[in-house]
Amino acid sequence: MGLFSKKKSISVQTIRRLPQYLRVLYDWHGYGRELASSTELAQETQVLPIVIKKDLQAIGAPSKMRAGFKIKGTITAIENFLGWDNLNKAFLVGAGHLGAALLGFSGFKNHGLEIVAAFDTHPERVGNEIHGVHVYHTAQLKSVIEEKKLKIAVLTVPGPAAQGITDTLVACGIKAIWNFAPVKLAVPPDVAVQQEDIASGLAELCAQLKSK
Amino acid sequence: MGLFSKKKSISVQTIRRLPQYLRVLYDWHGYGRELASSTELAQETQVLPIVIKKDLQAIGAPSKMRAGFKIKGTITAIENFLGWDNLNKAFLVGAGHLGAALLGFSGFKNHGLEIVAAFDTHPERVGNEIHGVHVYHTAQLKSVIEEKKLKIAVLTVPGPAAQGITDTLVACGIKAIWNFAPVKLAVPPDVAVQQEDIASGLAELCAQLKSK
DNA sequence: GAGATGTAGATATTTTTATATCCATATGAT
DNA sequence: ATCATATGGATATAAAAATATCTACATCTC
Repeated sequence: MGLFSKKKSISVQTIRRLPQYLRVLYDWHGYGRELASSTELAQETQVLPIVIKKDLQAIGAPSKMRAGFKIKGTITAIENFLGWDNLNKAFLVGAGHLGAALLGFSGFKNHGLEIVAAFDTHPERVGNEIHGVHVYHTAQLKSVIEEKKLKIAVLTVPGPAAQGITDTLVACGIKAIWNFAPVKLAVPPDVAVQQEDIASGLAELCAQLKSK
Repeated sequence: MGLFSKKKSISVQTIRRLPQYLRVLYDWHGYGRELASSTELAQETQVLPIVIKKDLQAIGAPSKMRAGFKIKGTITAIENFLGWDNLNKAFLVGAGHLGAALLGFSGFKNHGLEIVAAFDTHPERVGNEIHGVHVYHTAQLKSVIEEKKLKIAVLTVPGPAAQGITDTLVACGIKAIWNFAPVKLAVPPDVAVQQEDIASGLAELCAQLKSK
């Protein structure tokens, strides 16, 4: 019954819906609106009102009875919960097609992520810039990570190379890896890994298609 | 109690794990192995053995008591369940960074998807080829879809354009849309939409990071 | 051949997540 | 002032998913 006993664990599903709410709330905030009800958010996001209500309650978003949630305060609550209120310095390993596409995606700055370096082994990529980000040789990982104080790794290397790179990253003290390689990474328990598998989404679509 | 009454609905989570099993099974099949136990698959995929057992049972994968699941038969069962045993003709709308990256991803052919056309509105893209795929003007959507008998749409346009394109696709009779734009699409109930939101994954990673 | 072992199969339980229901209340209309 | 109403808040229920437990059995070892 200590000071931290009330820290409720928030469901993964809730976490995954938060960015969706955030986008709509940014939009409305831009128009000067101050309040939004779960019903209105539901129309925009196609999430059930009650789910939205519970999600926002879970992260302690401020609300006004009968009037809805305070847009500004809810934005702050979500950003704060996700740590998107200040930028984390990130880097990308594997500057192929997908890596280059991610480097060109400007939206990350709204999501707490700033990719400030890229790494690759191909001679024709090393030394160049992609969308304004310098590409170092992978051999320089350790020195650049330390020098630039990088915190988050985005992994877009081919599957067979992923675990090897990961071992290096762990050795460099990296605690967060966003993995786009179709391989489950083995890491120590204090390292966070987020696995993105494009095939999972395609499988869902195909399963839907077969059942309709 | 008709002929189709036994059709159990298979969980979304199960569907999302199937491609993961498939990759490992392909690999092992390539080495000539014939049987794999759920325990062995678990080591490779970091999914609990009992989950694997239930997933494979759900899609009717063949097994041998005491020896495990038949690799070849399980591959067939998964491919068949997902409809990945024959290619669906797909097309991509929005040939920007992400679109180009997806066009360059050769793995889709193993996943029942063959992207045979791309569409865009930018003059410098229209008429060119990207990774061997011709880029048509979006105005030609209807005619090319009909001519080439395209079935599945991959949507990689900017958010504000997504719903408009979607309405066109629906009017063209498209029944499956894989949407990478950060917008929930409104479609008739007989159209399957799979939403990919890169921000959801990032949110998960950031939430993990904060709790460690 | 006898027994130990690791497996799929079946069932039961627990946990998580989604959904429904009711209540108190602030707001707006009359 | 009064009343109807839409809302967040709280609680209860249902559904989905994960996890545990037990059984039967084919294979291997001795």
